[in-house]
Amino acid sequence: MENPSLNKEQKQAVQHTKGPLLVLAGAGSGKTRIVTFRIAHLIQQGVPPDHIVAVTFTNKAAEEMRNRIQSLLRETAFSSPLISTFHSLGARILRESIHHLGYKNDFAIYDEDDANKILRSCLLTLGIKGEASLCKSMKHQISFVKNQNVTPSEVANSGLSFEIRTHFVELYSLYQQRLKEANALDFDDLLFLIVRLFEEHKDVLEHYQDKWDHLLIDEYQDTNPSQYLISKYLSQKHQNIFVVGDPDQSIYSWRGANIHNILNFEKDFQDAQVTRLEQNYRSRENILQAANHLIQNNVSRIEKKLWSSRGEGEKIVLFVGEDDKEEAEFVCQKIEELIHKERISLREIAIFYRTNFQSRIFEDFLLRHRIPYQIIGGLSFYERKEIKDLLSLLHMIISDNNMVAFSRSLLFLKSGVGETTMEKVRFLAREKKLSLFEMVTQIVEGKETLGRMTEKQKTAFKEYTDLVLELRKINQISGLKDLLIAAINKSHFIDILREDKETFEERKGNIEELITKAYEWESSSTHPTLQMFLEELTLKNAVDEMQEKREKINLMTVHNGKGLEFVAVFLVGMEEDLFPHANARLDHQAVEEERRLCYVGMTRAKERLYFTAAESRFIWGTHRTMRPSRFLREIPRTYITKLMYEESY
DNA sequence: CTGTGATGTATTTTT
DNA sequence: TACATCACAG
Repeated sequence: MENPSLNKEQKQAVQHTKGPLLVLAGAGSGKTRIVTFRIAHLIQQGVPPDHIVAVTFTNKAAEEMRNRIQSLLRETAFSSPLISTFHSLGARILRESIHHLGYKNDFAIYDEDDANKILRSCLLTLGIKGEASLCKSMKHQISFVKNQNVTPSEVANSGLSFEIRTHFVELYSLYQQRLKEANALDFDDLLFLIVRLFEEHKDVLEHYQDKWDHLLIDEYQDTNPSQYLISKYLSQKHQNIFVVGDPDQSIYSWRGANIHNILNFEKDFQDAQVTRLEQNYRSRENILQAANHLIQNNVSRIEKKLWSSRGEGEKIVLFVGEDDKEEAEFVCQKIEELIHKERISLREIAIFYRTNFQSRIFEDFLLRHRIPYQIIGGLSFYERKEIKDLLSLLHMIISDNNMVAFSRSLLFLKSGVGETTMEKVRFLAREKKLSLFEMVTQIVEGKETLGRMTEKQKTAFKEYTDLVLELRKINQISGLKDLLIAAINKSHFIDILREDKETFEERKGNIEELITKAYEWESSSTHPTLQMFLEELTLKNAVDEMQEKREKINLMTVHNGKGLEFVAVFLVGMEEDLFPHANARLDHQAVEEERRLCYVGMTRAKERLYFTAAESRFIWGTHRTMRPSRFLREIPRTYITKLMYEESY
């Protein structure tokens, strides 16, 4: 192991081996480093690597950690410890053990989009008109209760008003039932069902407790109740739980994260030790102190004083443009200056915004200035229509009853079967207790019928089943890449894409990229199966896709910036109702979370930090007058230089 | 069943 | 603005 220059507190954390430990790690205090060093230390102490599980927030962080450990322990041959996100860990456990809960092990995982389709069908069945906003808010509520580990029957017994209760329970249980029917899990199920599994099957829990007797969790401040319970159950027997986090960086309460998980750690785990890391190795003193002052405006927090040994550095620059165009122009000019005068490389620069829609204007201006950029997040590659269409066909290879994949594939093939016919198939299949694919097969064989059917529909079904069966055969004998190519050819996918001339080239390019990705995945994986490929695609998020090698500046939401660092950071749109967001206006707790978010954004910067705002902004098709964000006022002027429009050129 | 145009509503944040 | 959904015609 390389000789690490760790400070006293870091050493303490790394060398701790038995029992629960909480590391309160401030921004830039070497959090990830501690986790990796500790894993390496454990292995050197003789803990078998396959007894260790480390949980990170994103797949990207997991991969990074894996690489670091790899290089730390280069000399010694060892199998690698399991490092994954809670959701991936959930998927892994459930693939092995979900049959205890009456589900099938070859389940599919539905992303947000797929799950919404199921929910919409439920709303329709219950005779509620499918307003998009209602569907969205119901999805959010279901997600919320699932993350609190509340089952439909428990909602029924809750103190909610009778009307809400019955309607909500009905929807919630129908939704769960439909998912199960389709042999699919949504994101929340990956945690929710683990909790159920552990609570209802002690022997299964014990199996995993014995298998993994050292548990490490990063970003503990952002765990939700399900994740909390999973951690608690897994570590109950051996008590070797090591958590790292920073309450000031808790930014996911809207997703059910509960800050009390970290605040109550000492109560939850007997004899827990606590170590605080307060030295920041990332940012200049100026940036760090400004961030410290900002976060002190939060009432509910544990006092913590971060300090930096990196010297004072430049002042933070504030620029307020007349409108959003001027703001974007300023950012581009500054970026050019940073590149040419300061020799800062493109990949070391980031633009952070509060909401995704703000990226558009920066794209425009960066393009005009010929500054290469990449957007992290937003609509990810795998959420694109053409990709999801093609993948839905692959899903039918491994699943007979995946409702979303079934309807998606039939629709994009434009076979002549539409929503109405499909609804009939679904209905009849449910009645006859057949899977969707079996149902269609029966229809093709003439054993069942949907009442009066046109010739066109009959041939459509025949062609569809032939296509799927043929692809299933191909899947038996060839690799992923060839399977993909076969699926594209046999479904005349390119011809379908060609119908929309506007988007054809781009979409064709994306399909080609998918083939490349499949090929790369296939060659780097030990036992590549179609199921694993599809699973990884769903669980992989946009940040995971970021390739740091690229010489491009990075655009992302502040949320996506968590865990990253850049030499120069632009925090744009620093205006009331944008940051803090309008929806937080009336809620003190929510404003505090916005402030933490701003704190996270600021502390990503190593050398340079820029705040920008606009006096007027083009939003929802009209010009709106904006006021500067309160966060700007909360930072003492000594840390900030305000640039005027004229001065900035 | 599919394609067209009208109409209305939306932008937090994501595994 | 711009995208998604809906009504209606073919």
